[in-house]
Amino acid sequence: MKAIYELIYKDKNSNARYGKIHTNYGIYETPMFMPVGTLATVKTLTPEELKEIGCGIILANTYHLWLRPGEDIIAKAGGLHKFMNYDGPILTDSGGFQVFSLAKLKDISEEGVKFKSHLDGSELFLTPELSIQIQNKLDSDIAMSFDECPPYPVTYEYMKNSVERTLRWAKRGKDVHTNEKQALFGIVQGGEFEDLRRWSALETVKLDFDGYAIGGTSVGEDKETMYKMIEYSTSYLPEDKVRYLMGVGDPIDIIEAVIRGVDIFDCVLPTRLARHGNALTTYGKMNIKNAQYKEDFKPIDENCDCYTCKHYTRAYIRHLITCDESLGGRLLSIHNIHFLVKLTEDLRSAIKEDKVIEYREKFLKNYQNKE
RNA sequence: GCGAAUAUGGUGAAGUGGUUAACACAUCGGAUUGUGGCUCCGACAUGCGUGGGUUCGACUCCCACUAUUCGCC
Repeated sequence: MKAIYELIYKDKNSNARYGKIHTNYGIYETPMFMPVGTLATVKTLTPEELKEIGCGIILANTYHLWLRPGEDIIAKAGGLHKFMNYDGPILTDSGGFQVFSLAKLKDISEEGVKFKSHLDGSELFLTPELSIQIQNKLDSDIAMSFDECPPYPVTYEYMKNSVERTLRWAKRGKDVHTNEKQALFGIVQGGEFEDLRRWSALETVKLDFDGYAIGGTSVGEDKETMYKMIEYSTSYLPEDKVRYLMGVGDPIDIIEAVIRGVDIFDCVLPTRLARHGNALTTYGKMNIKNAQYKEDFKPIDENCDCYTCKHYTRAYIRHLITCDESLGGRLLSIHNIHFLVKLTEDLRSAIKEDKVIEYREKFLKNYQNKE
């Protein structure tokens, strides 16, 4: 079964939507946050822990798994789900972002992207077709089109060419996509340019994908610009398809995007922050390494009922992080992912009561009023 | 008791007769948004064991003292 979106309710005071996404592994409510598990693991956490936190879809990455261990090994293992023992839905990113963000770019051509592996420097060539074929082998539930994610800022001319090429790549990918059980999403680009966003959205929709993603945000632009990019994109996307904002996970950004009609998110932020000793809390971001928590025996967030907050103190987690003990990052990852999962849960409730705008005000008031 | 060596920030240590005394770790802050990275960026000795002396000027040279370490009675 492909991932099918079901719009259930629209907030009366904004563009926020409550819906459900039907997948091979069950039905999940949106808005939803998807944690990132690039290398077929949400860093430090087991599938059981993810389930307990309340996660639905998780991400894995085509570029990384292509290089290691290789898609054939994963296919031999019986697909990504079996390989990593996750019996929930998995979305694979196309590798487009990695090619532009971490590999040493050599050449972007119509055919694809030539670049150097970040592992050993060897020269590789990734094309829209290859990305889709790898994702087919990985057997994820949702595959992403191979796109270009340009930096910010680039000229209008550059962006126009890039968006047009990304559209041609999307079509090529779709043409070789044969996995009937795997959904395929298209990606809207266009930077901060309204007409390019519109064009990108409308043209991508014409290709008829199972869902639509908004890419190219959070690449260095300011918040207002980013929110506009989101608005420009969602306003031209069909209501009966899911909208996925790629790579965004700051709590405030999630709320602002939901208000602009976005349904699902993914982000490394909760797990990366965790490994660096930061916690997301209802009263803002907390750097647990700060000396003020040395003798603080309260939970990370007193309003939180996650496993970490139920059993551990700030002082203990600070000690673990300070000593570079991996349990510290694990406990904070559990908390941070739970925080975003709970945030989307609260947003769903608010939407159903037409109270998303009020929810935002209330959230901001607490979040910016650090303890 | 005698002889020798060494004394630089929380730690380990560079260093020069003359503007701001390296660097590392620790500490204290900050960053982090489709995850190579246990990552990145800042701050951090008004003083170089103590007291004298030489010199225009000493942390760097000289003397005494103190401490530590090693060796010998």
